[in-house]
Amino acid sequence: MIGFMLLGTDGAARRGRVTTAHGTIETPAFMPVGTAATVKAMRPEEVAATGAEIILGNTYHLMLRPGAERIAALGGLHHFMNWPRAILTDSGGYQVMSLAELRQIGENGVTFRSHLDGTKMELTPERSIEIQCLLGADITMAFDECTPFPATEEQARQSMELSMRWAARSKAAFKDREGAGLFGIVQGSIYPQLRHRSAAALSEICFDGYAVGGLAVGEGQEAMFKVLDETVPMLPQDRPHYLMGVGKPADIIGAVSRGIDMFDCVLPTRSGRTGQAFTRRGALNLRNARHGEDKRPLDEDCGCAACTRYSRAYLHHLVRANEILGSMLLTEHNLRYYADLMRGLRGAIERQALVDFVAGFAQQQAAGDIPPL
RNA sequence: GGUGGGGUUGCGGAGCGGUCAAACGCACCAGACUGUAAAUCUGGCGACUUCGGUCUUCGAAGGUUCGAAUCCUUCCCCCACCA
Repeated sequence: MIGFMLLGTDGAARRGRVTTAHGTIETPAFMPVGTAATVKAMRPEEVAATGAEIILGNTYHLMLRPGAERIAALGGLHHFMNWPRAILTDSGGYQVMSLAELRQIGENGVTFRSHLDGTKMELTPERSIEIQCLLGADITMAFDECTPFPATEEQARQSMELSMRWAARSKAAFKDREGAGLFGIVQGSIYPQLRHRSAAALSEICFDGYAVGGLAVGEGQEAMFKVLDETVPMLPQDRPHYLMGVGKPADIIGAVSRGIDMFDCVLPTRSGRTGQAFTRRGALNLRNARHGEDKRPLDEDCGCAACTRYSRAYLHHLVRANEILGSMLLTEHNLRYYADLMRGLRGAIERQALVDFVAGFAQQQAAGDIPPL
């Protein structure tokens, strides 16, 4: 069981606090993704310094390497990777979609051919929950199928119903521990009635939190927001709402406005490694030639190391030269930017000023980058 | 001085009579990235273009041929080895 306290609301948006065995998480919160027991290019203490209070780990990846039992024998994932704060583990449900060519779905579960060496392994709801328990997750995710997009209503229905049967099995397999919780995942693609039925099915089972899955898979922001409009009101309001895999800053803001409390996304970390930086004035590709002689900081209003100690020209050079430090600094900046964004959203909700915050954000982003002198 | 090898689109480097504006890699110019098979992937990369094409390129100048980056001649450079 994990705790969730609703501290305030502003329209549909919520200001809350999740409590786990590894600390509290102020919501709305962004969770950096650390798939393979590391937030790529970052040391755990640096991740914490950006403001992150919880990160993700991944069942599928860690089961293949180094193995869940090994991590358990080494003291659990927190100890193994030296991250003392909270950890949420994804169940492998996303890999059911992303590794579609390497897996076969059956009623009992999913058989994967390892992307590392081809070894066959089966992931069932029971095994996924067991692995997440071995890892020591503070928040365990039900095993589901992230429904691909596009899907016909019939495909989406079958996929969602399978995920709901798996959700019940996940719940049955989960051994409740103090400070640890299990979240269910709503599916149903872009079909409101399927989302309604999925939300109702999960509420019936009763989880510690409710995730919305199967979004940001190609449907577009407008469709995603419509799904949230249909779905979030159907979720138990006294439990955290988690939008899985989202997203860009504007996606997050729109989702917070619709009652989402938690987010995760690879964008800040992956983009950091591929030269893209998120700033208060929109996204910048540091690879671009125009930054080559720009002495200014990446984002004047950011307090991260990349922005306070280095120029755009230097970051540009690091990215061009494929230097590891470039990945490190841009990842750190992006995570800091996301953490700051969430802090801003929390403050705005507390002040009942979310509408102004959203307008201000849109205005700043629209203004674009200040051209070099 | 002798013998052999070579000069190809920014660089490296294929091509060795037509299907060559010329493979491929790098560099360069952009774009994408949403519960991470990602320090990845796409596209562009001679000049113009009414996007159908048109024009100028493969060290230089001549020549052979219907046709030359590809064959011949001379010249200019470079490399290796031998003196």
